[in-house]
Amino acid sequence: MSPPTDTPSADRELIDLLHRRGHRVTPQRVMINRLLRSRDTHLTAEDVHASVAAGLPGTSLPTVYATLDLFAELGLVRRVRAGFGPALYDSRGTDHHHLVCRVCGAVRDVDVDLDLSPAKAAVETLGFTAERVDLTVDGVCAGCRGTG
Amino acid sequence: MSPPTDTPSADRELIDLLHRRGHRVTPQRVMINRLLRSRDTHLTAEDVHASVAAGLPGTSLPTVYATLDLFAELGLVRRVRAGFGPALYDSRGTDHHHLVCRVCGAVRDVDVDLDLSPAKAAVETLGFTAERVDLTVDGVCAGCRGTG
DNA sequence: CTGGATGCAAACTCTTTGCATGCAT
DNA sequence: ATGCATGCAAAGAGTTTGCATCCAG
Repeated sequence: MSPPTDTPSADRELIDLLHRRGHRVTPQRVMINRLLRSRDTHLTAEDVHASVAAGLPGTSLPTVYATLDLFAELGLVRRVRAGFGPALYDSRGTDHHHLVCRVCGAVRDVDVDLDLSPAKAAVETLGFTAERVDLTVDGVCAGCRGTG
Repeated sequence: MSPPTDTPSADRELIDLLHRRGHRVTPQRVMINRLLRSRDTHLTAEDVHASVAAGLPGTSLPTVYATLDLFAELGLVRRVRAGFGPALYDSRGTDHHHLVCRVCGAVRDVDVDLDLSPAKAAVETLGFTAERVDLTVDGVCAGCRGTG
């Protein structure tokens, strides 16, 4: 049960990035970064808080939010508002899209390869600078299918 | 300044639909439907409440939410969670996508034609029943471009 | 040392719920 | 008459803010 990510290198990358951007390196930031790198699921701020507070007692929820905001700004995570409920934080690897069950709220990744450049192009025509394209498919998952 | 929509026919369609689905026809529902049909922008529940309460005093915000939920279920509106802030209700005409400025939060429509069937297909492979595909482009609008 | 980062509590926004009343059917 | 829909108030979930303290640089 060793962590699936190379912790030291994840730490190093974070530390360099923080220094480069003039931010401080704090235990909370390091721990949150490790957690994000070690899971490939989407996490809520609550999830992050619960996991991090276990190893770093006294870590507060507001700090988790602040850190996740910072990480989003640094491009380390994507904040995804899928369906109802809390926002999800996605430690972004490759670009992928999301699948949301409107019954149980479950969120899954979709790895289909779509050409979204027409959308970006159309958007730039409007004087808009496109930074990110999110595709969300809403529907009903297999498990909730029979439930009604 | 006559309303851009044919009010009587919008009323009729709503009334038929409500009856067909076993729902009651109430003044609130009729008014909210008219409002949605007469505007082509995205409205928040607050917006709807303010406009409807003007013509139908005493209409409450919870009723607006309940009505918008019902309309969403009936396919009359799409609820769009774009960026931060309150949900937007989109009186759906043709399928289109959304553009969100992360600075000012403005939401615009994008009418680009994309082939999203690969996404739907991929999703069905996972046992998921796709009901709707939302594409959101995040970025910075022309107005906020210089601001920083 | 100095100011950015944190913890705690409290505020805030948006949305939903409970319950008595009212009106569409 | 029957019970779905409503209004009001109050609760609830998720997130943000204010301020004193703390620690990374």
